[in-house]
Amino acid sequence: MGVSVKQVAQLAGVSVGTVSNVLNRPDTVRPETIHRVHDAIEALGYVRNDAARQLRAGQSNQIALIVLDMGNPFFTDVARGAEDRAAHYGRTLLLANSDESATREAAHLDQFERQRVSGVLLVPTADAAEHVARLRARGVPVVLVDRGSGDHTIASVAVDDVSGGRLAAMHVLAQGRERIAFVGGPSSLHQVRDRCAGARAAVREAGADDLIVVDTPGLTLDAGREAGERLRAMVRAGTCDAILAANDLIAIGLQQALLAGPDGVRIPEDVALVGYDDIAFAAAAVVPITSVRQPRDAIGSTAVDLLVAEGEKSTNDARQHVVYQPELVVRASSQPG
Amino acid sequence: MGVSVKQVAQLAGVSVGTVSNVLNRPDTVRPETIHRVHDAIEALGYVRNDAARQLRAGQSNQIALIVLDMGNPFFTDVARGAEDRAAHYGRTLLLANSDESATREAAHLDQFERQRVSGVLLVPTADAAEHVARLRARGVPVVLVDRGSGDHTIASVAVDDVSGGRLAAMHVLAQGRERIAFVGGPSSLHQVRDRCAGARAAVREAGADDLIVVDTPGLTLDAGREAGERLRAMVRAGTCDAILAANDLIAIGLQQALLAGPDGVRIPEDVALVGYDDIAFAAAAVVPITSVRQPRDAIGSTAVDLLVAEGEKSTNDARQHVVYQPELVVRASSQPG
DNA sequence: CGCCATTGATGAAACGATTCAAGTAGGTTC
DNA sequence: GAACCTACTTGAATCGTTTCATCAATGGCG
Repeated sequence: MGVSVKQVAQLAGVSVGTVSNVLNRPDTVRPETIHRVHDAIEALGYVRNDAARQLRAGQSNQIALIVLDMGNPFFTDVARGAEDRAAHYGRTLLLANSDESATREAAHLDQFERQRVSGVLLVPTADAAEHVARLRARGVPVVLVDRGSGDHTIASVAVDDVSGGRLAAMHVLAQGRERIAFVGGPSSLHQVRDRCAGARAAVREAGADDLIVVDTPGLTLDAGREAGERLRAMVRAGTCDAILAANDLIAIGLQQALLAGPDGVRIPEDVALVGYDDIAFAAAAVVPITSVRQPRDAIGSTAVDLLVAEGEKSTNDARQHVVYQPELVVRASSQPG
Repeated sequence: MGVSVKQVAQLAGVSVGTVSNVLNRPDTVRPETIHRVHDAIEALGYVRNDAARQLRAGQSNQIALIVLDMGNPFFTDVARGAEDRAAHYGRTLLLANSDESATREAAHLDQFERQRVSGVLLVPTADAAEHVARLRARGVPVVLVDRGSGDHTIASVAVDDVSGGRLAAMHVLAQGRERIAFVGGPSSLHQVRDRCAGARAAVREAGADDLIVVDTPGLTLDAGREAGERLRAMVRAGTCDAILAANDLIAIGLQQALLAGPDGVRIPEDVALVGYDDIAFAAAAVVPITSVRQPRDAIGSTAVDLLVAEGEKSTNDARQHVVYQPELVVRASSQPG
């Protein structure tokens, strides 16, 4: 069943070494020989065995990316950026989903380590530190994605989430809104904590009411919808006039719950709504959602760049930390009205 | 850098064969020896090299899944179903995205073939036939996903899209709508063709006006929005009172464009809207969208089941073809009003 | 004509895990 | 005590590719 170089060599009337040369350094082989070998490959339907190649080479040319939620378009966009960039370096991207579970994350990391991937791009769960340390101890390059590492020895690419939270808050404050809620969770996620912290700082500085924090079990549509039920009452009661969501999935869920039913509230008249990530669905909502945009493609591609650079460093060299600044995209959901 | 069985064996004072036995058939090894070997593994931080294992084994335990659009939640849900099922068989799922491009699809297939994956689940592009044939000729099991193969020699799992299109059309016909449009494309995709055919058949049988077909360059939000601009005028002119979208991304884009601006139309009063796939965002739209639900998880998990069964068949055995029936989920966007 | 440089091809060694026939030690039975 | 089991362990062979020192052939040059 398996066609190997040996059979190709035999059919072409050359040695296995020559077949390998044809495949990997054709410039050292006589054109006519190349032709003969290619004919044999064609005739036999030979396909190179990556396992053997990789065994000899010591490591693969694959890069792994583990994200928190494949269902979130934000991460699929990051993945797209990373994949394109990886292809540019002649590498393949392996995509995995941790679903915010440290257990699944660890399982994927183990699998990738056995595969001897040339590096791992990780959007870490809250409890990732230990796994990451173990991985690095074994010499696997790691780049943290969507998270500035406090640890200077780990390369990272992130967006300034504190600044993003601040942007969102300042935008609604500028419209005279003073009863601002922040919705998101779990607070163990750095993204959530930082965005919340930024918003809180802005609110404090403006002297508005304290930030109302609504915790959710995850960053999903459902979680947003559920929180929206509670917040609708507050908006009607006049105790809340602006809502900042930790991401767009939450924001979309919120919007649905806020507008729904006979006691629905108006957006932005009764309450302003600001999301985070600027995924395509945010702009497509019927009340298009103002959102804090992150350079999704750039995050992915830069992560790959850092990883490739990482491969050429020794363990003690300084690591690079790229921090992008987010950008506010204003839409109808918060348009001064 | 690389710790191998050899070093583990040395430290534990046993042979490499014994280390392998500890890893793969612990029941044949004395408990005390097992313990010693595990200690050595721990001490050295040994991680098995999958490339070597796989080289020896002849094939990997990985299953590949290639989807048309990673940005479409429908496919990520299918992937999730497949991944869980694969884990159940002790296999790993490799996820790849063809972006509806036959070229990218072929590149992924080549890569997977070099990796000697144990099988491929493929949501095929329009021009996949040739690549698939080549792959199967080399003995790689293939299961077509989201597409009933006319070819009885290829296993497949699909949803009856003709029936789905019919369901959608009959639903709006039952409300007395008679000027029905179908929006989607490119028509080279079977999903689009079949859904359209089903709708057309239902319209014919009911004696309503001929189905208005609006072609789009892809099944995306943007495409839907663009088509919506055109359709809004028709709705206002009274030449269209129901729209069936080829998938939910299109439907969401449509809804946005239909409702937008001063000359926006009302849903469902002026026009009914029906989507396809029933992704989470469809229910979350502010006018929640009626949609044809496909059993996304089941599609993924069944595909894996078929693939595993495939591995035990000879080339000439009959293939299994699973066809699920879709189900209409009625929401406000088409609620009789 | 003999020597050297160049070009092209060779084949054995290596990568790391698994397998399996063969071996050893210890115990049981008659 | 010889013959036979049982329970473990061993070590060489194997998978398919790449690498590299070595070899053969060719042509140029003095």
